[in-house]
Amino acid sequence: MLHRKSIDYKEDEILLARYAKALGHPARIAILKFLASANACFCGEIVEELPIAQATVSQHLKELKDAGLIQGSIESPKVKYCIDTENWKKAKKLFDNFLKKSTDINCQ
Amino acid sequence: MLHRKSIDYKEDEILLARYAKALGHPARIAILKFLASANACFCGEIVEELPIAQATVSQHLKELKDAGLIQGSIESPKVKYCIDTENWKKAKKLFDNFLKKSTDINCQ
DNA sequence: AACAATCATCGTATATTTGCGATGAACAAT
DNA sequence: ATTGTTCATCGCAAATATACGATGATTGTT
Repeated sequence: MLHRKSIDYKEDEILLARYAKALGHPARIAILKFLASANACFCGEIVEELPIAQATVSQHLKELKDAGLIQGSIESPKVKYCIDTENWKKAKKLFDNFLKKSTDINCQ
Repeated sequence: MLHRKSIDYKEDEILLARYAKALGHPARIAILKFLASANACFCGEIVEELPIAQATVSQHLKELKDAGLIQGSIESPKVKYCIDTENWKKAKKLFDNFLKKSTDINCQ
């Protein structure tokens, strides 16, 4: 798809959008909540917790991992997942900084 | 489905995911940044600012409006947009509350 | 009335996301 | 070696998102 303008998005905008996109599904919010409350947990527990199939949970976990929000480590035959605290803090900073840009001016 | 699951997503998870999804594209982040910095601005100015066509900008604006993050008011023949401060604060609260759930425990 | 300006919407094409069952890979225990 | 467990990946279908040009709607100006 060709763009007719040469202006580009900034790095921070792209990174923030990537984090936001990863948070843009209730299942992934639920997964992260569960991980945060339990510190760490196995994939199977998440599957139990959510109203979706194992394959779908695995897919959501992959997206969260690709976005950098979680980590996984193998404890055969299980896989333990937890929040990637470093990137989580980075995301928190980006969101905080972005969301504080509120104004009290409404245009209506 | 083999295992019956009756659990459903919670309202807050759905709402947070909706806000996050709206933020999940660099163009929409850029639009919101622009709106916040200018307090309010016309659609045309946003089109000038972004590397995408007018129809696409309009579409992104619609999504932001559907998510409740912005408002638009007609000043013919222009349309003035601004941030919906009330929902913005609601979103900020949801994100703050969610993102503070970080733990310092890594699983690797 | 005719025109110009501004923006939304329609129609369309392509890409991505979401979801599932089926299958594969890795490994522990028999 | 075979079996069972756990999870990732494949293959597929349907839905949604992204982007654009073209067109329509609205309104101010001539």
